[in-house]
Amino acid sequence: MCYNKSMRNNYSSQRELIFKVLSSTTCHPTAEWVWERCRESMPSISKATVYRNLAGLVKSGRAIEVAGKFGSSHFDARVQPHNHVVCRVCGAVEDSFPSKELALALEHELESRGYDGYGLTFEGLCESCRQKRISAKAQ
Amino acid sequence: MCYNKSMRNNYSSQRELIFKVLSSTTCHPTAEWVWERCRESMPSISKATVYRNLAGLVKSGRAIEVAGKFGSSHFDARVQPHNHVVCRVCGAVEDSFPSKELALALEHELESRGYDGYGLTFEGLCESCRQKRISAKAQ
DNA sequence: TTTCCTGCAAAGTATTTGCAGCCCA
DNA sequence: TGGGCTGCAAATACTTTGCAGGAAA
Repeated sequence: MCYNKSMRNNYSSQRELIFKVLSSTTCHPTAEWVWERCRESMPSISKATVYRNLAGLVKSGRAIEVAGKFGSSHFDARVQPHNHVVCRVCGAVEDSFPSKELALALEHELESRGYDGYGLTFEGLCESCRQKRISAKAQ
Repeated sequence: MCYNKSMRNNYSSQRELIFKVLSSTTCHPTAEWVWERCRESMPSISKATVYRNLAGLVKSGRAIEVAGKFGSSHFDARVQPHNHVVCRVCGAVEDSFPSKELALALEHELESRGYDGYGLTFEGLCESCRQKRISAKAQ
């Protein structure tokens, strides 16, 4: 999946950059973070443009919005169903890939109830905080 | 479960009211909604107090915060694990009780990964919008 | 040229915080 | 009385919107 000139006629270099930034990270960034990254290569880009385009990407199904409990929205260019862990220590959002059993159960639930989709967010420790805790315990 | 004078020494009538309002509804209200309801019987109560106490209830495990995709947070005084549906039409939040299969799969996932909890929110139609759609189709 | 897009700044929501005073233990 | 809690208002954080101009087809 890519986002470039050839794809559609409402092209803008800003949108291409925003999508590139979003799809080249796995860190589920906030709009603010995407903006900062975009500014590195395009200093004049405005926050409004980032918000507008992220909303557009979500609307058109090219990105998803991850519901976190930390005020601002997080985005993700991987639209395939997968789950998330929100770290209870640092607030980072990471992927969590469900067991076969869980994936199946979720799929059944969608089908049998006629839901359109779901967001499943676990609460726990992210990799980095888990590591820190392990080292702390070792001392 | 109740919330009253005898429970702790930092009692306030505002907090008691807020908890009463929250626990006597199943509609997963926003802070704003709770405030409106509280004002009916205590017109002088301030929004800040409602926000402060809802945050406190969540912190102490007496309520949960439901992540919705509609800007403001929704609260729920039922802390037992259960899931939610956010209506894609009107934004209302409703309960969704999981199938046995799903409940089991979720429990396994928590246990095997060492997570603390989860929030599972489906996207679909709430009861009222589902009904409306059915009547619309019938015509 | 037409249409959609952008940057900027202002406006809009949702929520938090500082402060002086009040209430309960 | 003292600590915690309140109302108020200001401050913050996040996001959206109006507008005039700019870039793509």
